[in-house]
Amino acid sequence: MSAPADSIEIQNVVASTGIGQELDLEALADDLPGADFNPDNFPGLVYRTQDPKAAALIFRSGKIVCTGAKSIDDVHEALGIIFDKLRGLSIPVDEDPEITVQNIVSSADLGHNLNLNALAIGLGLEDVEYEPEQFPGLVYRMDEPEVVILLFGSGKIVITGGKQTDDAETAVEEIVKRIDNLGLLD
Amino acid sequence: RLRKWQERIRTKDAGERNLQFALSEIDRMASALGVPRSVREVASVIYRRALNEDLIRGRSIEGVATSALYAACRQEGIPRSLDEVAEVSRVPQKEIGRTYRYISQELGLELKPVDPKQFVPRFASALGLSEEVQAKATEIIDVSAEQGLLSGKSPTGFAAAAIYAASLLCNEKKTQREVADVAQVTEVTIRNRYQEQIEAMGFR
DNA sequence: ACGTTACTTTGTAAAGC
DNA sequence: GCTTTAAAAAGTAACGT
Repeated sequence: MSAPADSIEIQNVVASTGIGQELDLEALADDLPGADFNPDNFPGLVYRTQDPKAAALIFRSGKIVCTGAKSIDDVHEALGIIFDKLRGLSIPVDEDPEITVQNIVSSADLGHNLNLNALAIGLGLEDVEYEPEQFPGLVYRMDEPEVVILLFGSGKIVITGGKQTDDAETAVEEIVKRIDNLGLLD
Repeated sequence: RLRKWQERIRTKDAGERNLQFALSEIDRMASALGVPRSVREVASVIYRRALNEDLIRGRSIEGVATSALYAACRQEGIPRSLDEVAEVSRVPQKEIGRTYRYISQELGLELKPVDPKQFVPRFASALGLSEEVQAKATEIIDVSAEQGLLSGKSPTGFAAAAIYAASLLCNEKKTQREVADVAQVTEVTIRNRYQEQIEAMGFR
C-alpha cells in the first residue's frame, strides 16, 4: 500500500532574506561571473548557483530572493554560497541572515484517474476553478492548510502556496479524504 | 457646493456614458456572434451586476463586457469559445479569460464546465452535416466522456474530434482541416482526441 | 507525421513603474 | 496591474524537418 502522501516531492522552494547592506548592482554584475543584470527590465540582479541548483534575485537594498531549490536545506546551502561570494568581494554580510521560506511547490500522485467534471461539482463550484479550454488542471483553494492544489485527470497533483514542510502532506491527506467521500476515487 | 454638485453630475454622466458604451458593445459583439437577444439580456444583467459590485475598477470596460457576454453564452447553454469571442472583441483572449474567471468568482455565477455536446449543432451545421452525424457525434462524446476521456481536454477539441469521427461513420466525410477550421483547433488536436474516442467506442 | 520548443495555470518574495 | 525567477502538472499550438 503506497499512500499518496508518500509520493510527495518538493519541486521548488522560494525564500527571502537580506544581507543588511546596500549593494552596487552595476559593480556586482561585473564582479560576479555569470550574473545577469538588466535594470531596464527588472531591478534585480540574477545569479544562479550550480550545486545546489538555484536562482537568486539580488536587489540594491541587499534583500535577496532565492528560488528553484529542491529543499529548504538547499535554499540555505545556495544562499550560504552567495553570502560567501559577497564576503569574498569585501562586501559586509550579516552574521547569520534570517531566511524566510515564502512558498513551497510540491507534486504528488493520487494513484487514480480523476473525473474533473464530477470533482468540480463535488468539491463545490464556489471553491473550484476548472476551465479546460484555458488550462487542463482543476484549481482548488483549500483553507486548512491554506494552499492551492492543481488536480489533473491523471491523478497527478501540484500543491503550492504552503510555507511549511508538512503543508503538502496535510493537504494531500485532506484532498484524498474529500475526493473519497464524494466517491470519486476510482 | 456647486463645484461638488457639478462633479457628481459629471461622474454620473460619465458613468451613464460608460454603461451605454458597454451595453452597445455587448450588442455589437452579440450580433457578430449570432447569439439570440435573450443572451444579450443576460449579458447586460451580468455586466450591471459587475458594475454594482464595483468589479470593473482596475479593468477595462470592454474586457468586462466581453467576459459578461462569454459568461452569458455559457449560462444560456450556447457557449462560444474564448477564441470566437476574442475575434469580435478588441480585448485579447488572455484578458477575457482572466476577467471571466474573476467576475465568475466574484458574482458567484457557478457555471458548470462547458459541455462539448453544446458545440455540436453549430459546428455540424457550419459543415453542412446531417442530423444523423450530429446524433452520432453526441453519442461519441457521451460514451468517451463516461470513460473518463474528457478530463482536462478542451471542449471544442473534444467536440471537433467527435464530429470528425461521426462524419466518417455516417459516410459524410469531412477532412480534419475542415473540422479544425470551424472549431478553431489544430488538426493535431483532432487526431489525438479522435484516436482515443474511436477506441472508447470499441472501433479500431 | 514526427520532434522540439513554448505557452497556458497556481503560489511567492523582491523594487519600481 | 506589470516586469523576473523557479518548478511541477497536461493540453494545445507553432515551429522545423
